[in-house]
Amino acid sequence: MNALLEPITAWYDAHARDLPWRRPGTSPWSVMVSEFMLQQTPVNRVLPVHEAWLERWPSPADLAAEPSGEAVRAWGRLGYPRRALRLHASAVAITEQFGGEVPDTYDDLRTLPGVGDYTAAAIASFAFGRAHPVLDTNVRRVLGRTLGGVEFPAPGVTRAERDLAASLVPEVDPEVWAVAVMELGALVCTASGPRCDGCPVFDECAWQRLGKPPYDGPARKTQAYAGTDRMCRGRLLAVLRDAPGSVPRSRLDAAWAEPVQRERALASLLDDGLVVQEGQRFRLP
DNA sequence: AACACGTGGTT
DNA sequence: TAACCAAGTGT
Repeated sequence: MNALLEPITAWYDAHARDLPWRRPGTSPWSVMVSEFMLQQTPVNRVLPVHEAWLERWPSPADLAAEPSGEAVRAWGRLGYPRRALRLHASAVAITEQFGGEVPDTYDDLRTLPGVGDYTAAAIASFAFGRAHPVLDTNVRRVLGRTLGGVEFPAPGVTRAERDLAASLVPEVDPEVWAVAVMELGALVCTASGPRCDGCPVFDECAWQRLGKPPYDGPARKTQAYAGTDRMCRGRLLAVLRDAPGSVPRSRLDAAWAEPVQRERALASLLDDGLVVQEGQRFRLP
């Protein structure tokens, strides 16, 4: 029995954001595209790209018919462009192996590139109403606080945490619970500055009852960016995204001064399939 | 299990 | 300003 279910779903009914991929009649493909884009990228930056993407490629087959480089270009500055490559590869797999329809089971979804545990559960739940624990960073934080009494969950999902999340999934309208608890984490039970005043489960929250003790687990590592290979890759790829065709090596040289790191980054981009070399020129795949 | 992987807004 | 944070996945 889940004491959080009623208050959180009631709160969701009153406060949910109107997002395109949540509207009635939205296609599973629209949900899938949103889930790929939302992997580590905030909603506000996803919104315009998602809209343009669905307009250009209304179905998986539409995307699959184009070179993967077009997906990388359309991905723009959402970050982690390998996701664009994987979304394109998933569209190809859906077209070739699933008759052009986004698979409607967790196990089939899980076979697609770029679809991990969270994304498979999310698509199965949001697009098809299936019952799965949808355990993203928001849900982990909400459950960690309300039921665990800690400000932040430990790095890495434990078996116990997964079992707990599974035990909370209701038989009726499981997808509403999934989206509601996620939304609460996104809007109220936020990582910093949680709005506990407006929380529908204030009285059920263990962390609140304990006086909101600060996180005391293992250090959560922060990611450096300036000067890293990731930044270098981003600069190189931006040159190719903004060029209509291929570019000479000199254009890449101009984008990053340090030659050893530049060559290492370019090699990794080639290795990832994000960049293709033809002769002495470079382009998107 | 730890690490690599983009980008930009907020504090 | 540097750090933190954002609906993770693959190796």
